[in-house]
Amino acid sequence: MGSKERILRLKDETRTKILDAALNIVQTEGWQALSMRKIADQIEYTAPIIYEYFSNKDGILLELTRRGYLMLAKDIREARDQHESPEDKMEAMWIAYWNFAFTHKEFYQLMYGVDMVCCTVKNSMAEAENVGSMLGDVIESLFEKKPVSDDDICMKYYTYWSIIHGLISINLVRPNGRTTDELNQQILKDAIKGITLSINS
Amino acid sequence: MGSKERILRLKDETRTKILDAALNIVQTEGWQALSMRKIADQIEYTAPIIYEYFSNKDGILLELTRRGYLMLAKDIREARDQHESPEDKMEAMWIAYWNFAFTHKEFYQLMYGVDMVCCTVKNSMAEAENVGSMLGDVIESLFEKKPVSDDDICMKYYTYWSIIHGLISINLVRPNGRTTDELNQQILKDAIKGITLSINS
DNA sequence: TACATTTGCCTAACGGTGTTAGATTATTTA
DNA sequence: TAAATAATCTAACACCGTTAGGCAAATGTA
Repeated sequence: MGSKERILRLKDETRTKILDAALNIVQTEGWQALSMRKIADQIEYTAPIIYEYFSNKDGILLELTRRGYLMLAKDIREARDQHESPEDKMEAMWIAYWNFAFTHKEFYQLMYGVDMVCCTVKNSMAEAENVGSMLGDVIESLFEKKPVSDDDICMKYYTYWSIIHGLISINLVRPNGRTTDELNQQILKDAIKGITLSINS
Repeated sequence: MGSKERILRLKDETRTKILDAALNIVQTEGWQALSMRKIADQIEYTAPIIYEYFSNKDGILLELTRRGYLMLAKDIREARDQHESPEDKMEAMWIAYWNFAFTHKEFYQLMYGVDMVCCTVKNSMAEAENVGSMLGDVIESLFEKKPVSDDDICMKYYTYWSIIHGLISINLVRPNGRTTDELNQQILKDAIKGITLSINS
């Protein structure tokens, strides 16, 4: 009875097709245009079929969020592993974060609620903790004094995160601002260096 | 023919009632729950009536955005005028900005696209420029070297804005994070002081 | 092979949304 | 009082997320 597996594989394929279709619609028409019927059209089914693969629309968004965090974690991990000193790691990781936000704009919007409909319970997700712990680890290694308290790490983490998330949000929501890419990069790097320097001052 | 004016006044009143109703719904049920029919219910009319006061739903959001910027500008102006030195002004203004975001959470969400449906063309609005120019002026006065280039101001402006907007966004989207108010304030003030110090370093 | 059961997929519908057209009622003007 | 204008409503359109029920094909069983 190998047909069982083949059928399961087919089911998994259409599940993936649903996610791909959703992503495709979002990338071409934006989050507002995403509808169950459009997804169904694209995979050549009718809308109710989707509910056999996801409990509802939020289920689809949740899965896409999960995948987004996995991609982001991969990018940040690779950036980390290409440098030696904590300072270089830190800068590379945040730049990877920054790049992710713009090369996967839709994911970032979904993951961080920038100009997006809230898909409710997206806080306290395991995949998000992963990114956080990696960044937290390197932040800890930036401190010269030991031991480093959780509050110290948390504070610096939020400081980094805030300025970068802020910059990204501003640029995502207002792409017509008069900030060039060069200027943004300059602000970003200066801010990172500044925070990094401030850690042991 | 004083009735003309009375009628105009009545029209203006219902226009305000529409905005108040919209705000009331948003404050109690969130942006997702805002609908034309609910607004109409609250002002004891039917939905099509609203289209004689606003071209569409986005028109309502746009007007609320405008009013939000006016309120924010007022808060920031008052904070500025209660201090003497540029450093104190800067901190007070950004703290006013911060406070506005949380005491008028719905406005901030609308104005800065945090966890919100996009109401499209909300960039390049006159009222937004107002806030920007005020902050820019004080930033310019922080520089010891003269003259200060527009790029210098723009960069520092974005640096300030980013970290604060980022912090706010994080806290708005993830209110269940383990950051206390004290910690947020600490991060905020430290970041402001840091950026301010970095201007003449 | 014949029947019963499960599966896959669809149509139709419910209640909601923003928005528009047309009819109806009330008010003002001549 | 009659005509004209303004104010407001009802009904409808096309969309949305979601659910219920039915049809037809595939599968399991005798």
